[in-house]
Amino acid sequence: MNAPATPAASPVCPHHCDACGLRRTSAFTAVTAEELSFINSIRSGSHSVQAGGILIAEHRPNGRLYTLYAGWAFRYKTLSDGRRQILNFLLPGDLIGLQQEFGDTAMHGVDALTDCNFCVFPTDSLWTLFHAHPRLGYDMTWLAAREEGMVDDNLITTGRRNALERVAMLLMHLHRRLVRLGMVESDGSVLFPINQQHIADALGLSLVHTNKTMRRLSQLGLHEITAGRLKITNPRALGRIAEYYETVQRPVPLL
Amino acid sequence: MNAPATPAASPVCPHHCDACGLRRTSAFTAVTAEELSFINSIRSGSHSVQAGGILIAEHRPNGRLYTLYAGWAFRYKTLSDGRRQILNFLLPGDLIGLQQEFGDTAMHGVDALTDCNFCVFPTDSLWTLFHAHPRLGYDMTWLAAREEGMVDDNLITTGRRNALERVAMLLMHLHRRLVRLGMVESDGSVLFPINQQHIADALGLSLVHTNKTMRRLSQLGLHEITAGRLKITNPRALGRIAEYYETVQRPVPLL
DNA sequence: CGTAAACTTGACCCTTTTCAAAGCCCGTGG
DNA sequence: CCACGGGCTTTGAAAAGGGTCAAGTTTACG
Repeated sequence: MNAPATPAASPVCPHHCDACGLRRTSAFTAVTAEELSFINSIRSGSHSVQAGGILIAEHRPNGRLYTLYAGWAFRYKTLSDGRRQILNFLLPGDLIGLQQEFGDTAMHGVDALTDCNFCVFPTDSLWTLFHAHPRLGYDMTWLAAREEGMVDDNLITTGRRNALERVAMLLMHLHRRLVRLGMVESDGSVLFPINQQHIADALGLSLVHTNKTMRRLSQLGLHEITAGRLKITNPRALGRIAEYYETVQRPVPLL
Repeated sequence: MNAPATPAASPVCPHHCDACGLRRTSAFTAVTAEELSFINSIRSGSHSVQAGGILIAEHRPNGRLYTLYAGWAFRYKTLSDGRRQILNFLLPGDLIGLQQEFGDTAMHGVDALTDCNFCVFPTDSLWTLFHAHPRLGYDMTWLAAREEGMVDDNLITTGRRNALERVAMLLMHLHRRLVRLGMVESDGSVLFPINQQHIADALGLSLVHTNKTMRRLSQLGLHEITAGRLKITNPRALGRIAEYYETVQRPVPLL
């Protein structure tokens, strides 16, 4: 009973993309057999990182491209005195490393929150991809734009929402993403492997204030977090506080 | 004397991209003659917006793609009670509307700060572009990733920097971008058509506190803003406060 | 069963917000 | 030429939201 609610049946990406557990999900756009075999051909392997480990070190440019196959990770930047800002959380299917590839601006770290498995694509594969399969190239741009959209959302959250609204927003947002991936139990609860420090760092709050705010929210009966699982008890109220709007859940490209 | 320091000689984009004033700048990557004529062929025209006018209304999906040819604009989101967050400022050469094209997440508005002129590309032109010129498709992804990088930077600024650091960061960042575009006078001053409310909205601060902070900075002799022009009087000190790092100024793609 | 990590709580302080009101710069119109 | 009005900048004072410090308390786990 209580089967692990992961989109990917196995925690490690299979040898051939034909057997990709993620793609079976309805969350991702369909690809042709030819596209799939092309993707398989440029994939250079898979890579695992333990919970707490780092996939990409901050400030250290990294030429590879990854797709998160299983697990949770996050992207972040830090200031010299240790202040950390989490830019966004990464869930299965997310593409990682486009920024690095292009170097110019942001340089960020990526750490694993749980044991993670990544599909690895070598540096120059992107280039090949654009030439061989324009449609997939289009998808890459889509993914980049989509991730920017998430950061945009985060920015208005940290910039203009108060603590209560921020936490509400984060909970709603993560919950919705997990549901989209089917990573939800029948009771509506989802795995929630992040601690209050992560939440604080994602929302631009202090640890203490994050704690007090979450306490408030849970005592109002809006959510509960137990044993590493999050359950949103009153989505309407939480959504109202966060000013969170459901958006249509279109399938998303997967590399 | 005192010729307008714009990368584009004319404030309106010419009829044929051959004559594009932006491209003459060293700030942008070179394209082949064939690529240029292709870009010209998909461009559906140009569009002007007066200072203060809106190019894209928030929440209203818009299928077109624009390149800002001349002027300043900004991207923003608002909450229902009017709180506004500026996501980033747009300068000549910036591509606008990728997000909209893909719909999923962010929906933001774009307003003109000065009189602006945009090159317009119809909805489906992106698709054509990826097929006809994979290299340009690659460039689009680059641009998307680069813009995300800017939002990332903004996010750590609003999330983790204090008021003084935030303002310092914004000034350094905008100044650097303008220098890159050659939009700088010999005395090092740049056009600065934004008011303190814009700065407050970009940094997640209140108007009053923004004012007091900028006052402090200018009284320390780090910068001065007069007659709509910004001059950074002490870049070292300002950069140190902001923890701002110069990055290499690679040429950037231009659509 | 013991230790470390993560979560809670209370008290106090400080950065930032809010409110309120002047002052300034400029274009318009009498 | 000067009064008037509107947008933007400045200032002061008071209030508040959130940060920091310093313990506790629980939970996870070896």
